[in-house]
Amino acid sequence: MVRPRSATAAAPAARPSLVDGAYEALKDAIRNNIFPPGYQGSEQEIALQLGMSRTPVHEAIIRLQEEGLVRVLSRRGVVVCAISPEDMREIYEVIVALEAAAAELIAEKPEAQRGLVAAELDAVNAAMAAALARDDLVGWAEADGRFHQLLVQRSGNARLARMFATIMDQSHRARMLTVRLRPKPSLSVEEHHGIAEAIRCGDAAAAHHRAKTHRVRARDQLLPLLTQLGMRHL
Amino acid sequence: MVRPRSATAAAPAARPSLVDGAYEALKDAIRNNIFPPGYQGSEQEIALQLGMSRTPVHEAIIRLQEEGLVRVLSRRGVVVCAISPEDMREIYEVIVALEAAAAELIAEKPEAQRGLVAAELDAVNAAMAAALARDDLVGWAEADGRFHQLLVQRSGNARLARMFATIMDQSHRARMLTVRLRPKPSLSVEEHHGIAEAIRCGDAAAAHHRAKTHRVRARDQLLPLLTQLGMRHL
DNA sequence: TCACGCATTCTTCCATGCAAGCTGGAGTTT
DNA sequence: AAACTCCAGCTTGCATGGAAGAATGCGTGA
Repeated sequence: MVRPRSATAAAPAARPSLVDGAYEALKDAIRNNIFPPGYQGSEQEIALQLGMSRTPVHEAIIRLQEEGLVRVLSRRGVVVCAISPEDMREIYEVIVALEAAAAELIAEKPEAQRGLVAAELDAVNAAMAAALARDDLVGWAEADGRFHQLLVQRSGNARLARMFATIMDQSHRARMLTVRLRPKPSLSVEEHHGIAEAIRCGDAAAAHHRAKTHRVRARDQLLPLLTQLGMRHL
Repeated sequence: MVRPRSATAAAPAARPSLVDGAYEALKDAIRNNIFPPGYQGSEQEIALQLGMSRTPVHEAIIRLQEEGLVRVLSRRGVVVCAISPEDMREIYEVIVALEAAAAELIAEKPEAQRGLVAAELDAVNAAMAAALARDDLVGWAEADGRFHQLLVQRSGNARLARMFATIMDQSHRARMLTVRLRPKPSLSVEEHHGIAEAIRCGDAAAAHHRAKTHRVRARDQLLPLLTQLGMRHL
């Protein structure tokens, strides 16, 4: 039955389903290390824990597998993916590419829009600086995350933003693990400001370059920590 | 039950399942316009056509929805996503970002690896030039696709390659539609060679720039064609 | 003591049944 | 004639049962 429809129209506020609930709950459990990497469980067991039948759990796990968070071994259970330093290298390469592109895209927008976004970024950056000033590392990490999320969300590219969110989900555990270990990220405030400033000026090349070098520096701080922390543990 | 396992180990050659079959069949049908954009059907109907029950079809559709090829409207059927020029802009922005990053990554590898990849790229490029010389547009498109696929696959980043494949799946129909309409892509051979050359020399910045401008040029040829062809039809 | 074979058990995979929701049209009213 | 209500049919959401495969542990043999 062919009946054309507007397929690009916005979703009509999908009602919550058990699948969505299971998906969110599982993702949260993985992000917060309630299901640590390497954890292996059965759908039945998870379904029981969530108070639903196996079906919605199974479908949620398909989505999580598609995003690279878990892997289902045929007839042997589902296992939470571990992240090796090698994985982390891949993840950072993708982050660098997407975020630099996002910064560039924003810098190419008309001045009015650029200025608005730059102001938003500066505001988040100020909150980050404040958290850093009072040695609130968790607050810093939260504001830092908001800054980078804002950067890709204001790029005007929903696909790019979605891909970014997916890859950030994959790396969330590693970031949380190392946030207390690495040296105080005092340079980040400055670098963020540089990105916002390049955007304000409409200098796309500079925005790209600064976003890139900022992430590369962060990666170069984080990767050695992970390697010396034990190869494949997170 | 917590029983740690090697979660990063390679997949043990998963046996084909009905879900995989349905997934591939549906993706193929969408790519080849057997299910045109806007097509709306029921899972039951598709299941009957594929000779299986609704369950594997339902799960395959979840995967396709995750990749942005279809959208399931709750209790109203599943509809094949149309691609607007606006979508195409987003898609090309992502392609540019990923492919430029891939070229850059390859150019940063040791000389031996770089040379090998450059040779592979040149070989595909030669095939492309040959197809162009005999006015074989379909052959050209096929070789062109291989070139770009090779570029991201040799980046050494599986996540990047997977994201690229996903976004290329989304844009496949539009490319096939316009391949006969746009002017003869004679510049592409030259530009591909430039990319391979920059990789051979290990000039990461040049590789990035050339890969980027190549795709931007292609986009600037394609987008106007799509807009004048009718807004939301593909 | 060690190795091998077998059966039990646990797991996903897939089919199917039931329920709830959306759509479209018939029938009625104004 | 227009609009409104209600019902029938079709759709997915979810639960559950049966089947097949994989791993584990036990028993048996040397």
